Amino acid sequence: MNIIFMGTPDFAKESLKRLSKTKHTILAVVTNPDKPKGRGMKVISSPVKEFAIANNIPVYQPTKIKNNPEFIEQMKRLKPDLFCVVAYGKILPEELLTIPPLGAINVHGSLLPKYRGAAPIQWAVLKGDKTTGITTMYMDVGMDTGDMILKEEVEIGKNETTGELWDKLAKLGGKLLVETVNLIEEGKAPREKQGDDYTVAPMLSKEMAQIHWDKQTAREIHNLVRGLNPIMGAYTFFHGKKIKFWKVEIVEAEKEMKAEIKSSAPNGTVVFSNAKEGLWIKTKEGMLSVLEIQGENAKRMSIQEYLRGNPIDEGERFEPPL
RNA sequence: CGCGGGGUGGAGCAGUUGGCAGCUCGUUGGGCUCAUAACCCAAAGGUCGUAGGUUCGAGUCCUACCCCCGCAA
Repeated sequence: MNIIFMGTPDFAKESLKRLSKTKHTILAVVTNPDKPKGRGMKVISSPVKEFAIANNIPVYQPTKIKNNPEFIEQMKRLKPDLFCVVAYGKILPEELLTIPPLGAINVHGSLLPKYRGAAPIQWAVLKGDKTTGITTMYMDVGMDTGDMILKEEVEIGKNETTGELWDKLAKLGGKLLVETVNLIEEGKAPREKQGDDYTVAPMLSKEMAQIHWDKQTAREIHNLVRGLNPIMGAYTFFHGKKIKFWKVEIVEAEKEMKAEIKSSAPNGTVVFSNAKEGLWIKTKEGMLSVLEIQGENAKRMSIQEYLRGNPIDEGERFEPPL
């Protein structure tokens, strides 16, 4: 089949890579425009574009796809049988969805109808879910509301981070996409409606990355930290400076005895701190041991390294949001 | 010209108004111990990013350059 692939980040690259190894032909790749980014505002191409160029696939990078007759015309001229869309970053208007006779399909990083939207993987970890998965679907004009084709479930490890799950799902997504495309070609693809029982996974805001010592439990903070790793990191304030936690661990109940908890101490108080055994912090419920930390304008480092140069005393306190 | 931080023994940091280069950890040797990543004693290890300037004297002040990092996307 002749396919046009649309996608942008490394998550999409896995699917493109997988698809490019099949008998199907990738007529072109559509990806977001190069943007100046990073330190010094260097112009960077998307991972999908890099892959396409390395494999001699024509690349299109429209700034907008809605009300863009020129782009629509280009797509029509390619005469695709099918669109494969994976984390493209733009919503396809109907005029585009109707171009390929077989329609447009999408790879989504959750078990729909759970977690429709931009950040399904992150939310699965943030919520502390034990499983999630990949769903392929026929696209319609809504946000991840199309009829489902294939699904596969994966487990989320207890300490798994979004980054780790991301990689896992990217690979699985590629596999399911190929299976889906093959089924469609054979005319055997199932089509199942999504129920009304859906949830949404909106884009992550900077605000939610802050730790609320006053009202979050050790488990909730642990989910927050791994859910935001490596995207933005959960942060808190210490002596007025922003500090990010990249890896934390819930202290087992038996070990809690070791640090005599003063019940009167407010949540966020350091109950235990030394460069060998780490940093323990009291939360609303349970204690948290910090394993990887990042100070302002510094790089990530282990708690041991950090404490050597930036001593923290027991009894000091991480500040809750104002 | 997006904003900001920084280059000091192997690691993480301090270094005050310019005046002998320090701390914690690690490393090496020795001791203690049933034992240990614990404890005690000792030692090694630095052209303070590079080049130039000011000065009796520069890690510290000035200039240029190199490199690294954080935010933001």
